[in-house]
Formats: sequence, structure tokens, C-alpha cells
Amino acid sequence: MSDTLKIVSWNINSVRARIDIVERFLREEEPDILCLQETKVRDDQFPEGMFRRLGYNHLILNGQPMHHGVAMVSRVPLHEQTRNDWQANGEARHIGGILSNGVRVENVYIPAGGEIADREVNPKFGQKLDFYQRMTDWSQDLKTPTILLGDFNIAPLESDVWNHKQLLKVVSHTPLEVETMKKLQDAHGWVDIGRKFIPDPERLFTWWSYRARDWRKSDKGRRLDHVWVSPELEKNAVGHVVHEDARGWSKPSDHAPLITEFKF
DNA sequence: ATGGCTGGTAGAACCAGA
Repeated sequence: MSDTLKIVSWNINSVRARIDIVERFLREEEPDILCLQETKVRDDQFPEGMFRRLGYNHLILNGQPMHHGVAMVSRVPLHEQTRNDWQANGEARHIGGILSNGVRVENVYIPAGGEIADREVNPKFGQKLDFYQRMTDWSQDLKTPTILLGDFNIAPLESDVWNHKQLLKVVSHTPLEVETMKKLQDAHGWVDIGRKFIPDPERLFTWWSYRARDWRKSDKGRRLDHVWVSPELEKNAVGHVVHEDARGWSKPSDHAPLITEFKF
């Protein structure tokens, strides 16, 4: 027998402002698990009703007022395990759960890191690097088969950005960030599911700025969102797409959802 | 190098996103 699991990662940029397109997405795509980042809502104000009406009765929330915040909503059993503070400052940027088959799902919102790629003048950039380092330490000890997904805020490959040369000094694509991300990936042998299904050098973006006049026409995108899995789960991943259309829905998030299908 | 847009919350000539 085999079970399929359809899991989505989506930086939603306010779950309340986006509740109508989240509902549309769930009705059209019918994922089993939706992992959200930047929910921007306290747990006691999370809009549970829509999710429960559609059968998503397992809700695991780690929110805070104003900024950040992550959540997982599931229509299959998913039990909270951990909420790690990889920034060591109390911000709500991670929630971890476990499926009934023992596979862990780790949903993370890694800090963007501010404007200037120098930790001496921009503490936020240092926090981002430190966050990656703590995740690297955590990955080295990790034994459980795990799906790690979310907004990693780094686009590592040349084909992950609209213009490699122009973005070399822009936070999200600097060589130091790419190297830091690689150390995290190597610490557990994380498999990059995006590039397993859409190999380099094919264009692959998950985020387009709000500031473009026409995001689709200019297509100045970056691949900031990722789905990684433990080596032993690579064979279980059977499909992966970036749902670019949702970036063009009314009042969209600036990130598109990433849809991954597994067979266990 | 600059500017462009969005949401939350306060009630901003705000902050943060990336």
C-alpha cells in the first residue's frame, strides 16, 4: 500500500489579508498540508474558521503580533513537536510537526537580513547568518527523516535570480549567503527538491517584488522559497511545481506557493 | 544607484519586507 501526501509551502504575507485567495488555493489544489510563513497574526486571532470548514482540523500555530509568524494547517494527523528559536531573540519563525508515518515537517521563515550585506553595519544580516548556523548545528544531529521547507530568503544559483551579476551584492544572492546556505545543506545532505524537478539552469523563481509595474512581464524574480528533504526521502518525492498563477490572483502575496507531492 | 508596493498597527515625516 502507498499513501500520497501533497504538501505546500507559501509565504502568505498576512494570512488575514489573504484569506480569500488561501481558500481559493485550498479548493483548487486540495493539499493535505499547508505550511504558511509571515502569517502576521497572534495565535488567538488566527482565522481558523475557513480552514476548519474545508477539513483542515489540525492547526499548529506559532504567531506573534505584527511581523513574522508561521503556521501549519493539515487535513491529515500532524502533531506539534518543536518550535525552535534559531534567531535566539524570541521571534516566531519556526514550527515543527510529525506525521503518523514518523516523517517530520519543519516549517521555517528565515530572516531576510536587511539591506546591507555586512554584519558590522547591519545587525540583521548577522542575525540571518547566525540563524543559518544554528540550523546547521541542528541538521548535523538530525536522524529522523524530515521535510524542511519555507522561506529561506536566499536564492543560491545563478538561475535562481533574474540577473546574477546585478544581484551579487544584493542580500539574498551574495556569495557569503550562498556559501552559508551550502553549509546548511551539506550538514544533513539535504536534497533540494526544487532543482530535482526543475534542474539548473532552467529559470525557477518563487518571489516577485510588489514594486514592479507588471511582475509577470518584467519577471524579475528570485527563488527564495525552498523544499528540502532528508536523503532517504528523495525517492518519495514524486512531483513539485511552483504555482506561479497564484502570484497574479487578486491582492496576492509576493511569494508563490510551492507544491510537492510524496508517495510513502 | 534609485525607486517602486504592501500589511499591521498606530494614529507616523512609522516599521518591515527583500
